[in-house]
Amino acid sequence: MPVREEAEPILGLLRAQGGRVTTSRRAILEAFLGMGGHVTAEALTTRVQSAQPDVHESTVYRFLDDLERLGVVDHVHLGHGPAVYHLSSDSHHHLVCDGCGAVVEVPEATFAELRTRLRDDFGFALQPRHFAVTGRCRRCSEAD
Amino acid sequence: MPVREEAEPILGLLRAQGGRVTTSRRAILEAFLGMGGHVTAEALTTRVQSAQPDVHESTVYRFLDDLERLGVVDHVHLGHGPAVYHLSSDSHHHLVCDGCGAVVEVPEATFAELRTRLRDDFGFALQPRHFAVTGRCRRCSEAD
DNA sequence: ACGCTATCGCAATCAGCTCGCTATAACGAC
DNA sequence: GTCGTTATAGCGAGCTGATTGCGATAGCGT
Repeated sequence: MPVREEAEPILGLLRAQGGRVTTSRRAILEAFLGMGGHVTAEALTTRVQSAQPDVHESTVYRFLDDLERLGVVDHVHLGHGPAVYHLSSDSHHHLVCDGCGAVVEVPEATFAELRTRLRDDFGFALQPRHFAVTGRCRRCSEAD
Repeated sequence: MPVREEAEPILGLLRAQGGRVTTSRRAILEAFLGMGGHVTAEALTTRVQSAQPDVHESTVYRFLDDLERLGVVDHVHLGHGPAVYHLSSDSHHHLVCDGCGAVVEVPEATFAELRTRLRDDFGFALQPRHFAVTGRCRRCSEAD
């Protein structure tokens, strides 16, 4: 199981910062790695609880927060509704359809021209990672 | 007072759709027009209540919703925290600094190249009006 | 094996918003 | 005018998503 291999260096990093590796944290991290991609805190909690029933939601939020501070994960707001978490090594931008909620992942390079323009014209350093960019997907814009 | 003049055609539009012009609605609309720019529902409620103390928050939300359906206002999420409402005739995009929360308004044309690229490459019709685009303002990116 | 303290589970609380209910009041018809 | 219909108001409860304060527990360095 490659999940286990991914988990250990992260737990090592945590320990190196003076953090403690608990059974709850191990369970949360392994569940997270096992789910892959974009995960809500609620979905992760449910999954963890199927193995460890009394790991509490707040523990999941707090640990995800810690992982974010360690630079291991990022969370993104895809519009209304809960934030999703993903490995920060898997970096990309998100387009979200506000018709159907579909998520399109696009490479950072797509935003290069806009980034230059915003920097030059407004002194603004574009960083659309924490909030998705919204619009309409192909299907929904055809339906309009 | 130019506010009154702006309010009447909107109330006329409302009436034309079978809506009723009540004293609460009049008060909300006039307060909104009197505040100008980006207004949160909470700030608007407080302002309305200084004149009409028992206009309820939920009435403000419902009426803002109606005005949005009539095409008079739009609401935008500038990041975390409450949404802000503005006249839809005053259309522009929003850049928000996630360091200090500063809001920069930019003309739609700024996004023209990105819009074309997203349409051509991903079939995605960019519409970054309902959620702001995030990044770091000049001051915060210099501080980094 | 001990002790310091980070972390846990838990419930309460938060913000921002939405909804269901009943009394009221707008507006069209007469 | 005034009357009847029905849209709307005020009120409180309820919703989702997330955060916090607390004492009890359990990691882990010594």
